[in-house]
Amino acid sequence: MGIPAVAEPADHRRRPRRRGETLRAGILDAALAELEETGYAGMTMERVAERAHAGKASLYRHWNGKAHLVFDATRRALPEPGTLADTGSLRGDLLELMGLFAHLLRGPLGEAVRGIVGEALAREPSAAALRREQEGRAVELTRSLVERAADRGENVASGATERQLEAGHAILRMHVLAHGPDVAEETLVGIVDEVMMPLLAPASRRPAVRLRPPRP
Amino acid sequence: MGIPAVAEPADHRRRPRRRGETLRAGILDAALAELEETGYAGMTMERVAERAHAGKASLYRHWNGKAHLVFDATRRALPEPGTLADTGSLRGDLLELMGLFAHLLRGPLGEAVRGIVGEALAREPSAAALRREQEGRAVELTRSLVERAADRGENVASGATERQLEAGHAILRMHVLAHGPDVAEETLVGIVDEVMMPLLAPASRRPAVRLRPPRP
DNA sequence: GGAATTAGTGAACGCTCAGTTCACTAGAGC
DNA sequence: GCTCTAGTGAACTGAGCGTTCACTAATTCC
Repeated sequence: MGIPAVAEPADHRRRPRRRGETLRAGILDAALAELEETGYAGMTMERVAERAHAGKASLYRHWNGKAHLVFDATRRALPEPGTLADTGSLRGDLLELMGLFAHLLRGPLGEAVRGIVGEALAREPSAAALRREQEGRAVELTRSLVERAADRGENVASGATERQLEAGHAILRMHVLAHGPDVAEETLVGIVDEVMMPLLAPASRRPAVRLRPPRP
Repeated sequence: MGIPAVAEPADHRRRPRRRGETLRAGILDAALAELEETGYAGMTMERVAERAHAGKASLYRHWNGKAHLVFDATRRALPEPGTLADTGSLRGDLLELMGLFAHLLRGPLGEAVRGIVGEALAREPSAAALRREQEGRAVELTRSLVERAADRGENVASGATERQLEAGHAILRMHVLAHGPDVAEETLVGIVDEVMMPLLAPASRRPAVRLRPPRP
C-alpha cells in the first residue's frame, strides 16, 4: 500500500493523501476484500473506507452507493475468450468453462450478483451493465466452444439460440444463489450432460434421455 | 380487520387485542401487503407491525426475523397439481404452467425469492424450505405435464431427469431476478420452445435447432 | 516560489430501523 | 374471581447510511 510507514500525525487529515486513480484503486481493492469476506449483505461503506484508509466522503464522491462500487470492483473478473483450454471435445470444453464460472461465482463475482439481484436493481445502470457483461460473455464463450467443436468435426447444433447458449449458465447462477457458493462436481457434470449437451449437440447426447416408443 | 371501530383509549395497550392464530394471520396479511408494495429490501418489521396494528415485540415472539416472516407469508402461494388446464399438447401445457409461475413471481413470491437469495441464506431453514417447496413443486408439476403428454400419445422423453424438468423454471427465476418482474410473452415462449421442449420432447422439437451436416 | 484551485479527510450530525426490554394489561383457562 | 400468558406502546441502544463542514494535502498555473 502506498501510504508511507513514517510516524503519522494523530489527525489523519494532516497525513499524506492519495488522489485520483491511485485512491480509486485502493478503494476498489478494499471493496473486493470486504465483499469476499462478508458477502454483499455484510459489506458496509464505512468498513470499506476504513480498510482503504480513505474518507467515507471520498467514496461517495466517486460512487453513488454500494452497488456501483461493487460493480466497479468486480467488473474485471470475467474470463477472456482466448484463455480457454482445448480438451478435444465439446463436452470436455463445456465442463472446463462451467468449472471456471463456478470458481468465479464462489468469490466476489458471485456476491456481486447476489447483491444486485437482492436489491432489485434491475433497471439500475450498474446492474444492467454487470448483467450484460456476464450474460454476453457467457454466451460468447459458449458459442466459441460450439464453433470449435464444429471445426473439429463434432456433430453440433448449428443454429443454437442465445437462450440455449445461456441456459446452462443461468442454471448455474441460480444454483449458486439458491444453494450457496460450493458447487459439487456432479452438479456441473449434470448441467453439462443433462442440459447443455442436449441443447447444443443433440445428436451426441448421452443416454440420460431415452425416447419413449410411439403409442401403437 | 377484526379490530372494533369503537372509541379507543389513547394508549393502545388498553385496547382490545388479538391472540394466537388470529394475530398471526393479521401479521402475515400485513407482511404480504408490504412485500408486494415495497419489495423485500424495502420491507421493514416496524412497518409490518404498524400495518398489522400489532406490537413489534409480538412479531419477534413468533418469527426470529424478516426472512422467516416472509417465508410464512408466502408459503401458500404455490399452485396445486390438480389445477392445471389441459391444452391438448405438451407445448401448450408448458406455456400455461410457465405463464402461471411468471405471474406468481411477479408478486410477493418473487420478492420472497429475491430476499432470500439476496441475504445469502442458503443454509437458513426457512430458505431451504422455500427452495425445496418451490423446486419440488416445479418439478412435480412439470413431470405431471410430461406424463399427461405421454398418455396422450405424444413422443416425449421418458427418462427426463430432475434437472431437465427444473431447467426452464431455474431460467425463468433467474430471468425475473436479473431483469425484473415483467416477463415478456416472447421470453416465456422462448424458454418453452428453445429449452424445455428440446429437453423434454426432443423428437418433437421445433425448427429452432437445425443440425449441422457431418463433415465429409 | 507563490497563489489559486481541487479533492481528500476525520469528525460530527440526523435519521431509520433492527432487536431488545419493560411495566402494564387484555385474553384465556380453571 | 384468580392465575397465568401473551400482546402492547414506549423507550432504549447501537449500527450504518448519507451528508456536511472546516481544514489541508496535492496539483496546476503563472
